[in-house]
Amino acid sequence: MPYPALANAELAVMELLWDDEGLTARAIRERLYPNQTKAQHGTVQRLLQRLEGKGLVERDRNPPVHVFRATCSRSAYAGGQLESLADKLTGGSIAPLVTHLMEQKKLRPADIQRLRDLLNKGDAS
Amino acid sequence: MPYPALANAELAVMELLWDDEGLTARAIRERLYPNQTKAQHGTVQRLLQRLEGKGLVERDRNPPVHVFRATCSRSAYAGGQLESLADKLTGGSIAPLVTHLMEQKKLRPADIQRLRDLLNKGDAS
DNA sequence: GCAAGTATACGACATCGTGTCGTACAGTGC
DNA sequence: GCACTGTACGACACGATGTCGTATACTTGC
Repeated sequence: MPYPALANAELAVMELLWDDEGLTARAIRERLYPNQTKAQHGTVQRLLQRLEGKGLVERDRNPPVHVFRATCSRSAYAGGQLESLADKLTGGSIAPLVTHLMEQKKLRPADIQRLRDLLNKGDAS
Repeated sequence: MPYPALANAELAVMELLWDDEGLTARAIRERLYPNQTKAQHGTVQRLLQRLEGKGLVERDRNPPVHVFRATCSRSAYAGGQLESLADKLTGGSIAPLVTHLMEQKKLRPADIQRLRDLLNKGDAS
């Protein structure tokens, strides 16, 4: 399995690391808990530790204050989650997942256009 | 939010109900636990009860032995899950989810073809 | 070198969802 | 009425998660 599913707090940390490459735990805490209650430093450390254990975050231990980075891009993670979903529900096929949204007109026109471009580009290659 | 995420055992029940419309608890137990230990009847009842609470299963209480049916098709559920995923990770857009798989050549050719047909059909409408 | 401050590591806890079982109650057929 | 089957649901163990507190390590300024 590619990447494990993430819960809310963990995802919030990943969002920060996807937007800003290389953050310290302090920087993450300040963004995540603007009203810093002092104790939450441990919370952030814990979250980072667990994310590291899941292989989604790596840290540079050389500087005295560790610097954290995501090991995969947001799109890589998102694609992995889509893959997991397809494996669980539709035998690994993507099309059935999109079909229903298409029929319900829940796909944005811009999204449809982007998908079409994507497929055509893949065809050419 | 459309449909809540389902865990393994719950999903296994839904799979049965998606394949066979209208099953009794007994029929589900026999398929789910072939080596019936007698106690597992309660387990299946519990699962069905919780699925009913989540709105994914409804039961006909008229016959003495209740008959259970899924309230949504597999593709409707799958589409809803895809939507949730997109909302959580990519601001509701589907294309970024597919992009990475496309670049990694993880999309099956048959899948690509089906997606293309789907998009063209949507275009015509 | 030492004190103070900051970081890190991690144990501990409450909470929640899940899977499981057992027991109590209701309905049916003989 | 009794036996049997089905239903309702309380209860438990387990794992993941979010949170905090504490102990230890490290850097900095003196």
